[in-house]
Amino acid sequence: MTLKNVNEELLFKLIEQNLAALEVLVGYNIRNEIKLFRISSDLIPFGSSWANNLPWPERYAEDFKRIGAKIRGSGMRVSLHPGQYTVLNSPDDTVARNAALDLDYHNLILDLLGLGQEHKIILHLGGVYNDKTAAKNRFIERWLALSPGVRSRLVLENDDRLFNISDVIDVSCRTGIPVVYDNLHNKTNPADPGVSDLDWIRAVAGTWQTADGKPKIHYSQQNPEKKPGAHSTTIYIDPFLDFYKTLPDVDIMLEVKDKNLSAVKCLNCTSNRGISALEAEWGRYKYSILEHDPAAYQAIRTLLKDKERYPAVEMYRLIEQALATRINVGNAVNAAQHVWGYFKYKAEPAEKKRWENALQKYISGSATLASVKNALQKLAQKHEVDYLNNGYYFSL
DNA sequence: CACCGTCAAGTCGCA
DNA sequence: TGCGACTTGACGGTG
Repeated sequence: MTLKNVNEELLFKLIEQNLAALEVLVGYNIRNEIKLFRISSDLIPFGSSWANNLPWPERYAEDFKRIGAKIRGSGMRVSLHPGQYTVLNSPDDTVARNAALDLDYHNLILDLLGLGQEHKIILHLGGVYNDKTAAKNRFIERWLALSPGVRSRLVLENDDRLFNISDVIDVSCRTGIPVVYDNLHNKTNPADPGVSDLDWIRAVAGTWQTADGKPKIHYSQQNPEKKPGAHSTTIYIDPFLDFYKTLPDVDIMLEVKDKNLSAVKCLNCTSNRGISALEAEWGRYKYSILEHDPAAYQAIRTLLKDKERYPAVEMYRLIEQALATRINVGNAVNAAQHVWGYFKYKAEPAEKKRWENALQKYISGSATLASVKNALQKLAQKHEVDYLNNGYYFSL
């Protein structure tokens, strides 16, 4: 929906879909023991804009309550991150007022969910406007005028080009606002190249009071193929563990393109969740691994045979290595045929014919692998093959 | 089906 | 002075 086609009916429909999706996500997190979750600011379309003046807080109060109870009941901690366009310290009063309204909207979501002040709203300091000192002072003035609810939940994060971690700590010292340290932002916008991640994390841990909950950090890795500051597709396990093993007790939010996949990976590698957890994870990755690298596929199968061990890190190393290997036609066809095995006896003659055509066209170079996988995904959805639908073969 | 532009927000920096 | 980049994911149009 855009500003041009805003209408009541569509707004209500989208809000209902988004709340239903949020509830599914929360359920996924509970099943996977993911205890930290960022709720999308887009949960309510135009949530803080004049374009949406519907009584959604009242109308969906029960849904919020129910979802919030699941969050609280599972010990999950959520956060909201207003976008880079929410600029509280703008010299333009309209911009600043819109920012305050946007913070109110984010705070309202947490209130409706019935969550406490350890569930945070994460913000950057804003713009510099050629005078960093004045810009910081203006942030503090505006912060003082925010509602007590917003202020109790607001935390500040160092950004990737304007306000570094020293700037943020400075403002924190003058306001008491807790600080989230972002390691990748500190790489592209360092306050002091001589100070390590760990030193900064120790420095900001003290900005969190008991009521704010455990200190929280953002962790991400550089995408080697993209510009400095761009997030990696996945969290590579070895550098993560090198970082993790030095840390004090903090909550770690991953910023990464593959989202839950990396969250589950890091959880599986930092505590023993039992060999069955690894087997379940392997089931989700296996056909992707097979199409990239059959040798890695065999190696992981062998690795998981010993039920006394918990070889999580070794498994993910092999997965990362395999996914970095280029797919060739032979391996892709082999993996696709494995998946086709699920439908061999279920498919109708027309479906079988379509599959055979898609595969032949791919082999002869006149169609993409995506079209082959698409045909398989349609079958998996139609026949409700959970094992495939919950796996990553169609999305990696 | 791949690719690109658009939308929304606000600021910065380069031409 | 003006415009592209930054960010996000969905969606629409083109080839």
